[in-house]
Order: sequence, then structure tokens, then C-alpha cells
Amino acid sequence: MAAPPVPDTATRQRLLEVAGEVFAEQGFRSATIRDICARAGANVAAVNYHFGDKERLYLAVLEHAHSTALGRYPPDLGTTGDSSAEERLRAFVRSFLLRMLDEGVPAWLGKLMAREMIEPTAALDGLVERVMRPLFVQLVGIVEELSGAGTDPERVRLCAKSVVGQVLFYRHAQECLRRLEPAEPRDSERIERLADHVTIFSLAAIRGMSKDGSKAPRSKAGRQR
Amino acid sequence: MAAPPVPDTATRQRLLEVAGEVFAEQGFRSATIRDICARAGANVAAVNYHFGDKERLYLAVLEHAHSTALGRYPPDLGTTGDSSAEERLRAFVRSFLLRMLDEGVPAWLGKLMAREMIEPTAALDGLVERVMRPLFVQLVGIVEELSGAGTDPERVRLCAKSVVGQVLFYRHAQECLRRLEPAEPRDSERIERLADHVTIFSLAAIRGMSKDGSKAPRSKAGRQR
DNA sequence: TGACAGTTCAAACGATCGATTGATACAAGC
DNA sequence: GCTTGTATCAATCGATCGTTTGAACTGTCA
Repeated sequence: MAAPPVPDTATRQRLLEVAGEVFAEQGFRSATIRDICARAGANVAAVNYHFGDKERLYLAVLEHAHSTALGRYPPDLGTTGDSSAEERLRAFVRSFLLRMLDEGVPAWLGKLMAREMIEPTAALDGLVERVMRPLFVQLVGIVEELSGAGTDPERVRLCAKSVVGQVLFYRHAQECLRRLEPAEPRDSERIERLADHVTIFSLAAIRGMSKDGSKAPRSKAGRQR
Repeated sequence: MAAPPVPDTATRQRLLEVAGEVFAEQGFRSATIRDICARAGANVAAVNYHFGDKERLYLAVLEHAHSTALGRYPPDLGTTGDSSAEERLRAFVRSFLLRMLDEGVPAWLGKLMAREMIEPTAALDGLVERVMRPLFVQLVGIVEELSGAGTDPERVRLCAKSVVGQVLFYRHAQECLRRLEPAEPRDSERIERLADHVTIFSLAAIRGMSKDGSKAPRSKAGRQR
């Protein structure tokens, strides 16, 4: 009886893509429907017609972007069922970097995710459960295998966070790095170099920590005040 | 001859502190002068009277917050002139974490910095040159000493970025972590644990990488499409 | 052709924003 | 007492925001 909820897709699709750019550039609150519609060549009323309101447009953008990015760069990209943990770690790091930094993922996904992490909207809860938690669990599995059986689960999770932190740094600190180190090579080549470094650095750390229990540089310093 | 440019400081000081909270919560553009003035118990015209306009209030907030934070938690906190590189690394990591996460630095400094990195305003250029670059140079010096003389300077810088990335992760991903791992201990104790992990992890990585040249897990995988 | 659902449009609504204005209160200097 | 400079206030301006409205246009099926 009811008509299909999403019949026409021409204007709707343009809005979805343009809105991604604009939300990534300006943030949810500062982005204006007028700007989005103008860039999409649509009327101001188009957003309210196709998505109901501004917030539901934003949710649709996040959904659309993530299914695109995870389809293009899956976290086990290039590995097979019997790949070693080292290979799977590198694939995880590399695909993660690609999703965050590569142009054409769409290009604004990384920026949009960074925004959502710093300035959460109601969409973050769903994002954590549907996207981030599965990815993190997968990474914890890899690190666990690298650490050897019997390693303290808390330390495994800390190491996994160290890996994620290194990757996210190149997204979150992008504008700072652009000012700190103006000359950087082409993007695709740079991403491969970063993936190499993060993988080697993390492997050396995990192996080194597994060898000797957990020797700290004795925090005799600090703790004052 | 001219009167001192900042004679009274009662309202001005309250505005400075309240504005920090509000800018950290809402971001520069979404924060409103009305909200700031209301929380500070001042009239809407107070900001324009004391600071000229909204943007110069924002600059004053950043300036004020950083001089406070670096004074409270200097990057060589707890070390002396003849401390080892390991001790200086731990002091750097720990004070960095404290500046980003500790309540009462002021508490909103970390959030404000995270925002400025993701959504840069005109203030970021000055921030990079006056705050971030000196800190990064200092860290590079520590990592260089740990890596041993003759290490590729590019790799030293990459390792320094890996350290910074791990620390910033706990600030930038705070809202995600709160959803991923709801139960977390008291803040001050947690910061010490994080400082321990980041230091140990990074030391193991730097030492492990220095031992064997730079063996990657052979990126035979990936690279397709 | 005519009816109808889907889509687009110009125009307007009420709300809220940053900034300005002119009046006022207060204290110090002469 | 009078002037001067600092500080605060209520009131208001013009601009811009998200959203709504009702008419116009499109294609399809009877």
C-alpha cells in the first residue's frame, strides 16, 4: 500500500555525497543545509524532503560512508585464512591507514570520523558498536597471538590501543604535521611507508615486552605534587 | 601616559575561564557569546568590551590555557640534568598525558587542543610554532639518544610520532573508549598506568628496531587495487 | 485526456546569532 | 562640584539559521 520509501535517487545521492564533504569540512552544527543544497544543485527544501531533517541526513551520511570504506579497504585486505599474525597485523594497519587517509574512500570519511570522535553526536554510540568494536576485537586477537598465550589480557588491550593510536595520529594531527613537516611525498607512497613503520614499531614493541615480563624504567621520578 | 590596557580583571578573568569550558564543549563556531556571558554572570556586551570580539577571546583563552598547563606539568617534570634518556622519555610521556587528561589543568585544555587539531582556526599556526614544535624537537632528541648514534633521522622522527600518537589517542578517542570499556579506574591512577605502558611499549619498540636493521613483515600481501 | 504520486521550487516563518548602541553607576583626580 | 575613564547594563540591529508551506512541474497509468 505504501510507496517505496526511497524511490528516486538522483538528488538524494548527490545530497549524500556533498553533505559528507560539507559535514567533514565544517562539522555538524556549523554546516548549513543551504550550503549543502547549493553545492548539490538542489533546493533548500530538498534535505527535508529526502531525509526529514538535518540530523537524519547526517546519520545517512555516516552509514553510507562506512559501508563504502569498509567495502573498499577491508581490515584483512590481502590476507588469506592461513596468513601469519605478522601479515594480518600489517594488513590491519595498512587498511586502517587507507580508510583514514586515502583520497576517494570517499576522501572526507577520515575527517568526518575524526570530528565524530572529538565532538560526538548521537550517532557515535551506533558507530562504536557496529564498526569500532568489531575492528578492535579483531586487532586484539592479532596482538594476542603475537604476544603468545598466557599474556595478561589487559596488556594485550593496551598494546592494541597503542597500534590504533599510532594510526589515528596521522589523521588527527594531519593539520599539525602539515605545519611541522611541510614537505611530504605523494600520498599513496607515504601511506605505505607509514604502514611499514607502524607495523615494525609495534611488532618490535610487542615482542620486546613479551620477552621480559614488564620492566618499567622505575617511575622513581615524577609523582611529586 | 595611557592607562594600563587591562585594568580590571574580575569579569575578564571569569570570562576567560568560562569561555575555555564552553569552547571546549561546543567548539569555536557553535559556542555562543550569550552562553559564555550567562555562565560568567556577565552581560552579553562584556566579551566585546574586554576582548574586542569572539575570535580574540578565543585566542586569549588558548594563550592563557597553555601557559597554565606547561607551567603546571613541564615536559621534563621530575628529571634532572643527568637523568637517563629512559627517565626523560617517561617524564615526557607522563607530563604529556597529564596535560591532556588531568582535571584541573584547566580540565578543558585537552579537549580544546583536540578540537583545534581537528578543526583548525587561525590560532593553530602560532600554536604549532610556539608549543608543539619545541615539544616535538625535545622528544626527537630523547628518541635519538635511545636509538643510538647514526640512526636514520627519518626513523627517529617516525618513532617520536609513534610516541605522540599513543598519548594523543587517550585524549582523542576518549569518548569512544568510554563506550568500549565502560569500567575504568580513578583518573590519576589510570594516567600513571597509561604512562607506564606507553613508555615500556615505546622503549621496547625503539630498542627492538635498533637491534635489527628494519625488517618488515614483507609487504607481499596487499598492494592490489 | 485526466487523475495522481513523486519531486522541485521560490518564498516565507520564527528563532538565534554576533555585534552595537546609549544610558548608567562608580571611583579617582583636579 | 566637575570631569574623566572604566565597567556594566538593557535594548536592539542586521544577518543567517532550520524548517515549513503551497504552488508548479514531472512522469505514469487508466
